[in-house]
Amino acid sequence: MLPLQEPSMRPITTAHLAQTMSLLVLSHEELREKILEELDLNPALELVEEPRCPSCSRRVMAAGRCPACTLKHQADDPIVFLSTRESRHPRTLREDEAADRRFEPVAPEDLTADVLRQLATDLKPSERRVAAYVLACLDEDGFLTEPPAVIARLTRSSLAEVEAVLRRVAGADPPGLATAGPQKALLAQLDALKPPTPIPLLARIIIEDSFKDMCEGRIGAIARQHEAPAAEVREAIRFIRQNLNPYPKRAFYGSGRQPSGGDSNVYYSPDVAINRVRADAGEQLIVEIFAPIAGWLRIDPAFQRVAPKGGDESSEEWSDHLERASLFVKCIQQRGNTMRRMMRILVSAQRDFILQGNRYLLPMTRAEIAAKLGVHESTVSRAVKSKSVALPDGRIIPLRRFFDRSLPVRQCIKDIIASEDKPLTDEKISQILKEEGICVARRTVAKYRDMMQILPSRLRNGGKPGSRKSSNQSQV
DNA sequence: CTATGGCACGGATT
DNA sequence: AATCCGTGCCATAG
Repeated sequence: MLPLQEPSMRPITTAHLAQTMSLLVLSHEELREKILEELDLNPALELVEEPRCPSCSRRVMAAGRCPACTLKHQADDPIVFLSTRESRHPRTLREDEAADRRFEPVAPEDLTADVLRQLATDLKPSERRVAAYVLACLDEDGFLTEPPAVIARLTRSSLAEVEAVLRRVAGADPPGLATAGPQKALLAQLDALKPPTPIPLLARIIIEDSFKDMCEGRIGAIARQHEAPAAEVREAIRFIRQNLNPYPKRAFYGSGRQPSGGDSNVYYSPDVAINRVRADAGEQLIVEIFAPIAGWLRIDPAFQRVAPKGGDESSEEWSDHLERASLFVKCIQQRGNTMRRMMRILVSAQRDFILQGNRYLLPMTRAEIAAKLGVHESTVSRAVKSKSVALPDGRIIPLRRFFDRSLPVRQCIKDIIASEDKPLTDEKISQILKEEGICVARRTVAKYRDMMQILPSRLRNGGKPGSRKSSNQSQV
């Protein structure tokens, strides 16, 4: 398929290895940046239009044949690999069934324009300038990075004016934007809630006076401080968790962990997409690995031809460029190769998970995959990190998820709870799971339940609980 | 007294 | 070596 080894150059150098590693960690979007950068500063590197498919010659391809011919050619292979140019569609992000408006991610570059559009009619031209400035200096969680006084000076407006704008921005959608921190964000969101929503009286008081206690779940302390029954406090906190989001710009979904940043949990365009051909049993899976960039990267033949002519320093510089370019191309090919070999193992091992959902995820470790692949386990670790994959049902999940041992158990718990008549205690759930052959301690059931934002049995009602999604616990 | 959540420890994974 | 995860123990709410 691909010309994997250029016979001309020496096989593998340490620099080669080091660079392959550093490329492997990148998602295809990050790699794209990297390639563009490299193209820019290395004249020996060239990006050419993709060749045409040898069979149908009409459609361009990224590697080998065009997608249609690849499919035809490999009709009997259970797993077909395609390498297409770029993900064609930003899929709807749908980690869980109910896509709650609040949790839809807003693409960062759209956010500013979107908010400005909402506010356009309400703001005077001078205020719009301030608003634009404010939106430009938000951090990744949507919090204000500059104190209002500084903004006032920089935009040459009064403090009062800036504060008025800030209030407007905080009331826009997504609410709580441009506040000073999680606490203020929650308060702003409370103000922004539409009238029909009943707000527990305690909610505001708790956020204002007992924010820290609330974050740490110290219900007792809060109840004592405000002389309120603990049940009411619980209820208020439940309300807060369900309706408010401490990080206005960060879209939560799934089992959010990673309290402080880390790698983001939200993916707009996946690195890999897995699709089914038909819905039969024994169907083919199409695995598409998205290429970071359209076209083929290669060494500019013209550059190569002219290179050896000059005798002195300039020729050294040229050969340096040439070497660097060929290294880069090789590394990219190797990255793709590793990704493809790894995905083949992953997909064939986790076929049921991919087609039938969380419950069928089999336990795997990175070390096992590394052994099958014949690479070091840290290589697999890198390849898995910061990649995402789109499943046939449209969910985009982190590749990490393939190694999540507790996912099937969590799914079982969810199912058990969904089909219960009257609320089951954690202990009981633990027993049911044991009968199904899954051994987990009662304490663990509680932890999983909490992870999935499911209330304890006492606070659950029998029958059909409505859609129940909530923001993550606020951690600080 | 029972159910639950916090804390912390040990073993596995990265 | 650093981190993550499941679990046991204990305090506390109901």
